[in-house]
Amino acid sequence: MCAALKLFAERGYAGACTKEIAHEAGVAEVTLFRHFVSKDKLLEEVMSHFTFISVMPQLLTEIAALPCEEALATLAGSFIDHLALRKEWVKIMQAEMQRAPEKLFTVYHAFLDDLLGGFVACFRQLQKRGCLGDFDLELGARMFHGFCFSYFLQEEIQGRKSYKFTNRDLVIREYVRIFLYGTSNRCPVMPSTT
Amino acid sequence: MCAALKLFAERGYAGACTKEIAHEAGVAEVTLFRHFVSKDKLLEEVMSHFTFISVMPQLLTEIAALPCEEALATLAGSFIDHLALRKEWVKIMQAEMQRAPEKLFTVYHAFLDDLLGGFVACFRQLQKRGCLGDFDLELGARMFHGFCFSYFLQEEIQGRKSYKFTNRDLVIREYVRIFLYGTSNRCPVMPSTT
DNA sequence: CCTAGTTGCAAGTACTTACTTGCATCATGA
DNA sequence: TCATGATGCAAGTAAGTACTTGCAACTAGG
Repeated sequence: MCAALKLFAERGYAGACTKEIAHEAGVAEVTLFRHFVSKDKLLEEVMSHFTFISVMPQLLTEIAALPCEEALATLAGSFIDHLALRKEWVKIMQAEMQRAPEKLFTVYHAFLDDLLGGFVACFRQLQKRGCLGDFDLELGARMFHGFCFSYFLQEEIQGRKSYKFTNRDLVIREYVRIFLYGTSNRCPVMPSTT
Repeated sequence: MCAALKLFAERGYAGACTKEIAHEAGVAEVTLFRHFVSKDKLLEEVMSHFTFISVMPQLLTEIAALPCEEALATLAGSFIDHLALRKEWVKIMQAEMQRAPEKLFTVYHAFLDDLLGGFVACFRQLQKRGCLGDFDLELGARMFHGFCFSYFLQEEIQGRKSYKFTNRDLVIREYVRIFLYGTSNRCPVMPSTT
């Protein structure tokens, strides 16, 4: 299944052939077909086997003691780490979600729902502690997810190298700061005031 | 070339076959090979034919007269519109960038560089007018690009439907507001002050 | 030792794929 | 009118694809 994950990610579902997957796994092609009836089933099994498990509950307790900015930075960092560990899974999802059986589609959307729900829960916790402004949590979660995911995409998948700042923590820290300031409703809109 | 663009986007490079592309275009398969020597060359030609052209210069003049928040919202909106118009191109890029000839890779990165440069120029213009805070412009551009692109991905490509807010302008407006507040360095960090 | 289950090997099937070739058809422009 | 170039059709090639089958070798448990 690791071999399949790797090759599906590298060449796409249509581009990866069963012969090569079997070779990568160090078994005969026929063995592969005896275990996973067909290539389709193989993809399905691989993608559900390596599915994300929700780390949100654990994260919520983890950040409970941290100051707000640290908490958000930890949240973003953990999310990106998590994605990076499941790089291949994400890659396959991105590429095959729409042409593959609807199963993948729903799996991915369930994952996203869970994730955004977790972000919202995090924000709510911080709001209760009084260190996060009053804003629409769903919209905030979408934006938060947006710049984190996009950062991951560029760094881990598209291999962008031409940036001034390459230190991940620094970049995340800055994003989080902007997000935190931006959602704090005590900010004046225009610098003209005062 | 439109037919090829469409089918490559729908089924991926490996998944789209020349026979079908020709049929979609309403010509014989042999005609296709007489025009574009091989399938590889066809992909290359398609991707360079539909390349983005930089709209930044035009945008810069367009937003010159707008108040800051409007300007950023227009910038984000135009960017997302632009992506939506080239949906298929982006899809193919995302999927094929890494396995396709290095040409695609460099084309895409050049596009990103140009885009981020445009964002930076926009921000600088707004800074000169004194309505945008003092922050690292490259980092800001990366973040701005991040949440815009991610919004586009989810709306146009992944087909997310389960959100509370579906009005694009409203969402963008909120993102932009958070970004604008967040980068305004006159904001107090913690609500505790004052 | 014997049986059952797992694996590999070799060969093969039926189909698809990118790409080619030869020939006939047709429109255009000189 | 004639030549040129683009097109379609039909057939074919060579390779690759997912997937199957039969048989022999091996391993592990009773």
